[in-house]
Order: sequence, then structure tokens, then C-alpha cells
Amino acid sequence: MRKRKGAGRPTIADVANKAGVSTITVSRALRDPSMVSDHLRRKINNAVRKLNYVPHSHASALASTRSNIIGVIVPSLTNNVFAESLRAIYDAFGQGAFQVQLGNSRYVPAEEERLVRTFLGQRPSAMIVAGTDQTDVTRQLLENAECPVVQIMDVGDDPIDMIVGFSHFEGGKAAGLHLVQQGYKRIGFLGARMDPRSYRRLEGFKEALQFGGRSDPDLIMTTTLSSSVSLGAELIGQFCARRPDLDAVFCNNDDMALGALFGCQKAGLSVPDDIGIIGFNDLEMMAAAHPSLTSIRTDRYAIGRHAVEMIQSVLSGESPDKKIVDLGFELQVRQSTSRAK
Amino acid sequence: MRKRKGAGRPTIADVANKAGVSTITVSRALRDPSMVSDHLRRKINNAVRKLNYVPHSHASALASTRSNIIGVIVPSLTNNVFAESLRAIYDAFGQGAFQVQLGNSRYVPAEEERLVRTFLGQRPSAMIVAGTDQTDVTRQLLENAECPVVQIMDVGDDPIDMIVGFSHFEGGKAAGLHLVQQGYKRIGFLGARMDPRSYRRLEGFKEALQFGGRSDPDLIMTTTLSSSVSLGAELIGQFCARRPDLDAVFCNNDDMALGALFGCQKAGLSVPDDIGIIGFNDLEMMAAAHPSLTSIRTDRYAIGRHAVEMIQSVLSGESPDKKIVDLGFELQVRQSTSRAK
DNA sequence: GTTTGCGATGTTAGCGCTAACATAATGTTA
DNA sequence: TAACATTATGTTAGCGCTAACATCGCAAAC
Repeated sequence: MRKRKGAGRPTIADVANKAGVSTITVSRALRDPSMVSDHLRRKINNAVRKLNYVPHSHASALASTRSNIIGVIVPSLTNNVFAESLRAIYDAFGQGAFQVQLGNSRYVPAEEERLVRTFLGQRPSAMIVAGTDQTDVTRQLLENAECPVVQIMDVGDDPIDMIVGFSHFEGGKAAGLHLVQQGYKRIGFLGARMDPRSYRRLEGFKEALQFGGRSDPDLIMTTTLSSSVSLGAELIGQFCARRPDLDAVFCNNDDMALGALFGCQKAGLSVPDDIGIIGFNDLEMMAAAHPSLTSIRTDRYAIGRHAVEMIQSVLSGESPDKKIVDLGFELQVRQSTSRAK
Repeated sequence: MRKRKGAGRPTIADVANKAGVSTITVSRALRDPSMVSDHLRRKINNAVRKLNYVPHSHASALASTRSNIIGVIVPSLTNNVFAESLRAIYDAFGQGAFQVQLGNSRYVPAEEERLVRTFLGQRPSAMIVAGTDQTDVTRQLLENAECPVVQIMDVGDDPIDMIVGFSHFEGGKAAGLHLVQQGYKRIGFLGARMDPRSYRRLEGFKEALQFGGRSDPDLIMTTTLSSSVSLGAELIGQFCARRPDLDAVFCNNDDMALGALFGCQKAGLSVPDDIGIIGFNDLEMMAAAHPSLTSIRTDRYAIGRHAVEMIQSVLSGESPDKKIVDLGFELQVRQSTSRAK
């Protein structure tokens, strides 16, 4: 007699036994209490409590051919840019029946592909992935996924399924134009961890400078190191040493911008008079800094919330208003680029 | 004849069919290729590719009575303190067969309890939870969980199972002693989001001040608002307005400390001469700030890595060296508390 | 040539739950 | 009271996979 032993934990059958009902009644009582009479429900709840019964979600997912998992893949956990969108997603899904599952691709496309595979193995109810720069295979996997897929933090006219974000190209362009308009002459770009989105910002920035007649390829400094405040401080120092005529800098994110501010202060340079600084994303610290830092504000929380709304509308059978949503950005002008002209 | 339809996606049986082998052979080929001959393995891999087969992890978990899920619960995603430990956990587990599942309790104990319940429903291979301040029910659930449980970010002599972190009380005490030793006289405490760990820091801080004869309950300012740089800047302003004699402040975390620095700069106060500032955790920006900010350095990455090692040793049948690990902290003295005496 | 051993593959049952249908208990109507 | 809804509960099979045992083929050992 071959017998498998299971995990030894109480099952729905144990609860049914103790309560003197059938398993399906227990199943109903737990999923939708209104389907079961008060009398039995009470007995079942007692049995659940006594046995310390915890429903086995894998068995449930298998039997019902549906899981309540929402798969989310972001490239970084330390970058607060994603944290805001994640918070929105957790706020919206965390409460209900859904279970958010988070993967960290660490900016490595192959890692993202692996994660997508793993997640799809759980037959998720929906997938949310950051950006538009998936590998071909990843893209194909997601297209075949038979669940709603939302790309966030970017826009583009060829989404896998749905997309909500903003244009990094336009954001970079707005930053560049602002510096030109403020009268800065030798405007640099300082970029760490140049992921595809940062490159699009840089492209927009270049276009703005070209438009303003300020193009200078030598004033572009990038690195693959991951961005940090310290790195911003260090690099702006090197940058100024190499090009003492530099009078403004667009940093590819706010950590770098804050670091640049500190680096300038250390070097005895006045911001915004000797050098103007603009960041990207407008993390909350930008407004608090002294001097306060100009940035391109993006509403990451709204992006996350919007992604969830799109998913919920698809899951409830409707179709979303639009499959491509551009939430835009807003130039937040502050002291760091407001010099006395 | 009642027939259930399944999800319509290819199953292991479809692959087996196409490759002309039995299902178990496919199962073996996918889990441990060395168990299957080159010949069949190739045929199976082809079939997998052609059918776009993705293994159904729920079915696998059910059949093998084990899931490869590592459940992790933290109270915040925006707070970079946890991000570092998470990164370590993802670095260690992300590669292999395990799947990290992240929950966000938002500092709400009841939410944590709900998450623990949900996670245990997946029969995780291990659980990692932040802190020691679980509800009684949560604690009981985890004690009965039949999987290794590691509490992180704190220490205590009565862990649920294992614990790795540092003493917040001692950390707060070290901060207080440092300010006393630097000759500051009217030393305040500025605390946002006073979670239990912050309260323990405050207790340590109080003890240090008492010891140094500088106790003054009026110099303790706390709020339940969540911490941020802006809030730090705002509150230090209020604090100084109410108590212009304040000459040093211990902030319950680094965001608040950075905000306090900016707030002081705005108010025209010199740091460290007019007012000393010390933070907690030593996020990377603290060293880059101008002036650089003193803080209590904690090694969050090591905490995460250590937690994973403990889990791996238990899962591989050994028992961990110690169930309680105190990784300590280190006072990082920088400019913000180094005044000319 | 038979036995033994071993690696590769197959058969069958069952992991714990729920869909789909069946039935019993109750109320409703003419 | 018969005929018919309606609601509460039960029976059975199956979701897709893998554990446990069974079998087969082939090489080494006797």
C-alpha cells in the first residue's frame, strides 16, 4: 500500500470531520460565509480555530485553476522611484483577495526573463513590469501570458498589453530647455546607472541643447555604477575639475542631484549662481534641500494606482478606457536653477 | 460526463505526448536534467519550447508537499533601511530555486498578522519578519509554522525561532553618550513614526542623558507622521523656535537627520557649532552630506545575508551556530557633531 | 550463460482543494 | 395537496504535478 504522507498539517478534511460536515461546506464557509447557515458556519469556524487550520493556497489555486497572485517586477528595491509605485500597488491590492508578488531584476534583462518565467508558472492574475526594454523572449512570454500585463514608468506606442507612465525623452528635453532658458551656457549631463530610460532622458536633453545651440558632447559624463548621493558628489567634483567652465548640470536622478549639490558645496561653488542643478523624479527631499533642488516631478504613486485600476477593470470583464496612458511630468523649478541673471 | 476544463494551457502531459515519453520523465528532465538521457532530454526540451510550456508551480508545490517560497514581511518599502536587507535576501535567494515573496505590513500589526496567515497558506520554506513586536496571534502562528522563522533588525532573548539584528536601545544610548561627550548641553530627541524600535532607541538615549546628567523631558519631540527629509526640516524649525537653547539633536533616523540639517541651514544655524546632529542607520548619503552627518551605522545588508544563511543551514538539515545573533552597530562620527569645543 | 547491479524510464496513486452536478430540506403557489 | 422554486448541503471527479514503487535493458561479475 503506497501512501504519501502529506505535510502533516490539518487539511480541510480534518476540519470537515471535526465539524461534522462535508469538505465542500468548509470550503464554502471559508470562501463565502453567506453560502452556509449560521449554525454550521459557527461549528466550522470553531473547528478551524481549534485545529489551527490554514488553507493551502496552492491546492486552492490548482483546483480552481486560478491564483490570486499579482506579479510585479522592478529593477531595484533601493531606488525610491519604484518604491512609490510599489506602495500604490500594495495599497490597492494588499487589502483584498490578491497577493502581490515582487521580483527584483537588478537591471539585468536575463534576470527579468527568469523572473517572468517563474511568475507565469504561478498563473498570476496579472503582471506589472517596469519599463519597455524587455528581451524578445520576455516580451513573447508576456504576450502569451493570458493575463493582463501592464508596463509602468514609461510610455510607448507598442505596449505588450497596457502601459502607464511618462516620456523620459520629453522629461529630459524639458530639463535641458529649462537650463537653456535660465541662461546657463555650458550645460552638462551627469548620469549614473545608465539604463534605457536614462538614455532616453539623455536623448531628450541633447535635443534640447541642440535646439538651444548649446550642444557639447564633452559635457556628458556617464557611468554604469549605480547611482547614489555619494557618487553624485564625487562625480561632480571630477566633472568640475575637468571642465571648470561647467555652469549647469542635469543629473539623471535625484540622488545624483543631491550628491552634486553636496559636491559643489564642498568645492566652494555656489548653487545656483556658479552652477545650476536639476534632477529627475522629484523625490520628497528635493524640496527640503538647502538650496531647494529643481527637478522633473513624476507621480509614481499615480502610476502604480493607475496600473492597478487598469488591471481591475480587465479582471472585472470591462476593457480599460485606454491601453496607453501618459501621466506626464511637471517641471518643479526651485532655487538650484534660479540664479540672479 | 462532467469534465473540468483546466486553464487551457499546455501541461506536462502535453509535453510528454509530443516528446513521446511519460510525464514523469518530463518532470525529471525539468527538475534534474542529469536523471534523463541526452537523447530524451533534447526531445523534451524541444517539445517544451514548441508548446511554450511553463510548469505550474502550484501543482508542483501540492504534489511535492513543499513550496520554494521564502516569505518576507517588512513594515515599509520606501524606507531604505529595509531595502538593504531585502537586497541581501534577494541576492542570496533570487538566483536559486527559491522564490522570495514580499509583504508590506505598513507598520500595522494587524496587517502583519493577515500577511503571516496568507504566507503560511503557501507553506513557505522559511519566513523572515522584521522586528520583535508581533501580536500574540502572529507569534503563535509563526511558532506553529513548521518552517524556519527569522526575525531581523532587532535582537532579544526570546525569539520566535531565530533572530539577527542589533540592539536599538544600545544604539540610542551610544548616540546619546556621544552627544554628551562632545560637550553638548541641551540635547534633544526628534522622532517621526515612533514604531517600537524607535521607542527603544529613545529609551537608550534617555538613559545616556540621565547618566550624563542632561535629562530634560521637554527636549523630546515625537510624531506619528512617517519620517521624511521634509518633515525633519520642518520639525527642527519648530523645535528650535520652541527651545532656542537646543544645541544638539538625535534624530530617530537618517531622513530626519538630513532634514534637520537642511532646516538648520535654512534657519541660519551652523552645524555642528550652533547645533549638533546625529542620525540613525547611516544611509549612504550621510557621509556625502555637507557637512557630513554623524550616525549610528548598522549593517542591514549583513543582517539580510545572515538571515538567509541561518535559513539555509536549517533547510539543509544542520542547525545554525547560534539562534540569536547581534551584529551590533558602529558610531560613525562625522562633521555634524564635531564642533570646536 | 546466468546472476547481479544499476541507471533510465514507466505506472499509479495521491497531494488538498474546488467545479460541477446531485440531492435533501424548506418555502411558495394555485 | 401537488407541483414547483429556492436554498443548503453532499458526492465525485479532477486540477497538474511528483513520490513511491515497478520494470526494463544492458554491462560487469561469476
